[in-house]
Amino acid sequence: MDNKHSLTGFVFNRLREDILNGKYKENDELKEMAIAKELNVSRTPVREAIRQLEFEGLVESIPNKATYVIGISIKDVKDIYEMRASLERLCAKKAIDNMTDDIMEKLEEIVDLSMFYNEKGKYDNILELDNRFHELLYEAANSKMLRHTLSDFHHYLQRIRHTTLSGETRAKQAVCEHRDILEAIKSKDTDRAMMLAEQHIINSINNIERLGLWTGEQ
Amino acid sequence: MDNKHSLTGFVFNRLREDILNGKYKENDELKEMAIAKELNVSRTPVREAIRQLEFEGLVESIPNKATYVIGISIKDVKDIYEMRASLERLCAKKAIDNMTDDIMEKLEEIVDLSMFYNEKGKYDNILELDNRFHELLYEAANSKMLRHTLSDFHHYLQRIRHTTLSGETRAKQAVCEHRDILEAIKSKDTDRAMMLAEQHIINSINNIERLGLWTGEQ
DNA sequence: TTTTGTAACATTGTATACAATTATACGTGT
DNA sequence: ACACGTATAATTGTATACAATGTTACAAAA
Repeated sequence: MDNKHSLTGFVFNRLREDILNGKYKENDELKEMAIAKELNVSRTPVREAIRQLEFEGLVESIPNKATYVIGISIKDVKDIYEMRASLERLCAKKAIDNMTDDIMEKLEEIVDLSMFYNEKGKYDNILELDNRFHELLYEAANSKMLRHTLSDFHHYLQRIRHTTLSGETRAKQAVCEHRDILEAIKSKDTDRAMMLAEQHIINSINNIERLGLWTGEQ
Repeated sequence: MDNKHSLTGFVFNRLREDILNGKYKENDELKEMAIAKELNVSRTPVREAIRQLEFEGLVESIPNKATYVIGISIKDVKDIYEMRASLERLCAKKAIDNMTDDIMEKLEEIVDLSMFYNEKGKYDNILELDNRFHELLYEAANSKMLRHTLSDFHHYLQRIRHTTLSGETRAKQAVCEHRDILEAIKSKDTDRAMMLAEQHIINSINNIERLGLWTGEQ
């Protein structure tokens, strides 16, 4: 997804950013020529980028007419979190079934490091480690499709996660939850691991909701 | 997704079909010009279609070089079924929380009709009703994102589902499971509905596996 | 005033032309 | 025979030109 076809990727990332950031709001009309001029490219890469955004569901194209921003509402974000919670639950189970020594070592290392940074208050590092913890779980689950889907969700949610995980209390709690999940996986307690993994994400939702980060919007 | 931008949609559907059908096999190289000639279009719609396939994960493009078919392995299909099981579980819960009288009526109608066709042995109708039953559950869940994701999965799986559901025993069993799920939803027994919805999909996997439909492939 | 038809314009859809990059073939030197 | 470099071809990336479709403005008729 990362800037592969140079201009198409560039335009895609830029448009996606602008939609998620709210520069283009719901029902806004995306005109190929205007975007092409703004980004100093031709219509071709713009069209290709729009086709991808359409596929992702961020815009809707009406043939021969225009393409409109669908956008992503607060409710959508919550819904994605819910889906992610369900899939992380599945992921925990599959991680137990397919765990390798190598990945288990890395996971333990990450949790240890997280606890360390946690005490030092280095929350930037914790966000990075949080990402790696989950990515490793996806890898452990050994399912390309699961990984693909969860990564998609991740992209949607990253922006919000940054603002939330930087909250001290949530970071501390998240790290502990990672530790507990890993513990359950290590002892092959599938039910517990599933429950904890699901709850871990639900707690994120609740945390965001409690902070009122998205009250009043949309 | 259905043939919107006329040529791009046409090429997209055709390529997707050909990949899923096995005309293009794993690691095959897709050349834009060859495809364009074969389908009597220019490279532009071909490129747009390829960008979408890439996004969907069916092909991988290496810039300035070529795009290769990733394809979908038997393991991928199983993995998607697992994910679908998890999300149908979530869907059942959300359906209970957001059910409307209107949708509940339609669901009951579908189950009744299914039972009827089941006795008559009209399995084509049952496949159609099976689709509508699940689509209605997605609608009841009232989550655009969930619906979008489950529909994506559905597309991947539709080909296999056709061969499986046409088996008499599985059709009969599936209809009964739909009835039980609906029962649980109606009585707002969330845990039971979730369990049944998840198990319903897992049973599909097991059924396919038992039939040996994909032994020996890939 | 409202409606309707038409012409000009704007926008998207498609094809083609050109640029950039990569693969291939071939010849040369060792 | 083998390695290497260069030229040629093949393929993708991008821009532009043209066609098809839809929108808008405005005038004429009811």
